[in-house]
Amino acid sequence: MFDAEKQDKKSMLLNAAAAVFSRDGYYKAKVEDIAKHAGVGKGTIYEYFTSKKALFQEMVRGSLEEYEILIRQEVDSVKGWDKKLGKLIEANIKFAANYRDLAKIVSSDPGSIGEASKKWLINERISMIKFIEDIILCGIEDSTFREVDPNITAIAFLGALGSVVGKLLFDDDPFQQSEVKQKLMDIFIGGIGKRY
Amino acid sequence: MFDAEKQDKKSMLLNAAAAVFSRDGYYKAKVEDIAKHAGVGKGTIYEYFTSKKALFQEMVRGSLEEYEILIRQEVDSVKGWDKKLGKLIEANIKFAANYRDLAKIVSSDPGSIGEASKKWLINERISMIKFIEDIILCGIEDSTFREVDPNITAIAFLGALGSVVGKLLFDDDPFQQSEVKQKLMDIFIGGIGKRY
Amino acid sequence: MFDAEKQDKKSMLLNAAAAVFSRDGYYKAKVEDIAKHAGVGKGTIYEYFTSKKALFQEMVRGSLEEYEILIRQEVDSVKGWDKKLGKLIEANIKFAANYRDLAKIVSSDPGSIGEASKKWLINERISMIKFIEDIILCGIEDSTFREVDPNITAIAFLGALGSVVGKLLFDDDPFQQSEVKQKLMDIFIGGIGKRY
Amino acid sequence: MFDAEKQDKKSMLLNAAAAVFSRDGYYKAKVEDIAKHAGVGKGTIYEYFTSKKALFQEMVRGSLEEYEILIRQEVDSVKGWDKKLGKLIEANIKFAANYRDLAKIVSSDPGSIGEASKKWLINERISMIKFIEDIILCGIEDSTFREVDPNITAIAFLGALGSVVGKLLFDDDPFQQSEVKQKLMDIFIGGIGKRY
DNA sequence: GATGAATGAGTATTCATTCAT
DNA sequence: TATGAATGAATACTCATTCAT
Repeated sequence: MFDAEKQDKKSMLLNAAAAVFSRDGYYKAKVEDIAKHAGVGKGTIYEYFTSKKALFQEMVRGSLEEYEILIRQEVDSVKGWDKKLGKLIEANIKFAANYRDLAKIVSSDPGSIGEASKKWLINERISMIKFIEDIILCGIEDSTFREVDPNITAIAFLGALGSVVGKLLFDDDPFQQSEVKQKLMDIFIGGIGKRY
Repeated sequence: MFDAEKQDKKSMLLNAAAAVFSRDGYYKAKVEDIAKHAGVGKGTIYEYFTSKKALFQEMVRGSLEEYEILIRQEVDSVKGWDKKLGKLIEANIKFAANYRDLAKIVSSDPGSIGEASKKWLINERISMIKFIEDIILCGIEDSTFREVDPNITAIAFLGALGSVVGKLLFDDDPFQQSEVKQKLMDIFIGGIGKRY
Repeated sequence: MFDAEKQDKKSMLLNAAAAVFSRDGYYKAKVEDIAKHAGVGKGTIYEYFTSKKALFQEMVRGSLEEYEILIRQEVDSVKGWDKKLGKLIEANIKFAANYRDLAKIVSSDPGSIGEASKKWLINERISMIKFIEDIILCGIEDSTFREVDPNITAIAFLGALGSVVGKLLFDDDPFQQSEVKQKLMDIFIGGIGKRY
Repeated sequence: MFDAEKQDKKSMLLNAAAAVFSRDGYYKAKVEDIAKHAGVGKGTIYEYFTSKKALFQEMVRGSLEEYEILIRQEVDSVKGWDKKLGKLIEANIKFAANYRDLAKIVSSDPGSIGEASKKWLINERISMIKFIEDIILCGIEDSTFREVDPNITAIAFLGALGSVVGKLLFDDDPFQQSEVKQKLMDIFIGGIGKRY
């Protein structure tokens, strides 16, 4: 078996795992179900992953890394710090559907998944916060943004973004998507306070 | 046994459940541990709750309702729509520590806890969003706020608030708390965009 | 449940374990079979023993200790070093039937049972060898025996005894038993060499 | 492939099997490990043996037969019935080290290996007992030995021999070996009883 | 012939729940 | 009412064996 084939099979198993884990959650998901979903025998899973936990972690990490890379690419493709924030919203909306499984899983009981994985997840979030912080910082420097606290702003922005994207996923109405982006940008850039 | 005594014991069991569930997560938590924590026998749990799941759900609902009531009380105690938003942040920070266990649990894999509970959780969130929406709506009406989309704003606000409160819980630095409230208000009210 | 009852139940489980382990060997024996044999549910085993291995070890150790104590008591009940050796043979024959299960098990693949248990088994044997060695040593001192090497003699005696008792167990002919004792004593005391 | 080559490969596999089985015991030994040890693929084992059990049995039988043949050759090479017994001890000590693996395995839980193999093992032992019995019988006839029971004596001798050789293997002190032979002969020929 | 990827039967162990006391 | 001993359904994981290449 060529390395390429091996990777393909591994990918396939990871996809099946994503489907079942997101449907059933980590604890209710059965290894045998994942195997069936992938059209292979139970034992085959263990040829590629050492344990259910390892399979889960590899799946989460892989998907999340991929997601982050896509987001960063999109954001890097535009100039202007406010445009970048807009792109961040847009890209999150764009990819969210593909990764809705992941979203459900990431919010799964992290304490039960293992310390290492939990720490990795926290670091991943910190890295995304840093990424947003940098955009805000640069925006402040060239006077695109006011002198807000970059860290708090980044955290608030990420939280708001997640919350809003969750709503879109829930409503499943593609029509609203560009509208929502505009509204969220409006709120964040302009603030909700009335000015005279 | 009088009804009052019965309620007391039930309360006690719910408290023990909260402690153990939040420490171990739903799946890792053992009914026997909860019983020990409460200083009763394993069988006693089943005199007051029909199952582990029922115990869990009753605990989550009770705590969350309590939390919401506290928050609403605090918010209702001030006048001015912007002040209310400020109070909302403040109250969330204030109570978050007591309910940090709850936060961990609510973010636990909801799909695995039962459909009914999941729906209830979603409704609870919707009700909180409505509450915030109303504040914003009223603020728009009396020109405290600009004409932003109340729904999106409420969702974004709640997401940002949760994210920031999570950070405070994580950092565990009580010193920052009032400062954070100011900064978050500043961002939301004033926006991050530079005005000339 | 009183401690006495608990001990009774534990004993019962150990007996069931002895029966099944000796019939099937450590690896082929199934915990569920042991439970059925004892007339209890599978889970009950785990209320009294932490694992299959622990159950096995406790059973072997308990039985072997008991066996050794019985043997030593019998041997101590007679005077005269040669009489003691005779009694040792007699007692081994006498108790062997009750512990034939144990015999089968003790000869089971010790390496697979765990290091701790293996060492304990070796020490148990060493202690029995010492016991025989002492008898021989005392016999030499008071001129009951010739000046043979006590250690080698003890080891040889124990080996011969085990081998012969095994044969008796196999043949299952109670008639031969006292005869065999006499013959074995004759061989050991008198030697097989012709004297003129 | 010529028959000779086939036999060579089979031999090689049997050697690898002996190494792994004796290191890990029958149950813990993995077919794949044996294959790796032999430098072949897992499937190749099944070209030469029908199952793990068959491989095991063939290995045990082959080794044991070889061992017996060597022992008998050595014993046949000397004259005098007492000398033959001495040679028997000597030869057992001499070959024991090479077959220490085998010793460990033969003492493995025979009940778990299959009825056929168990019977064969018992027969093998009986045949060795017969061999010793004959020596003793002949020795009695020409007045080398006293009129002891040949069967009991043979069984006791074999047991004692095994026990003592086991000790030598354990101590691993080649220096004692000839000494031990002398002592064992002394005990058996002269007996341990003091004569006046 | 030789291989090793794929397989799934087989099993120790956990823990929510019951029920006799 | 309160208890905790007893239970057995449920599940991750192993490894001998097969068979397409």
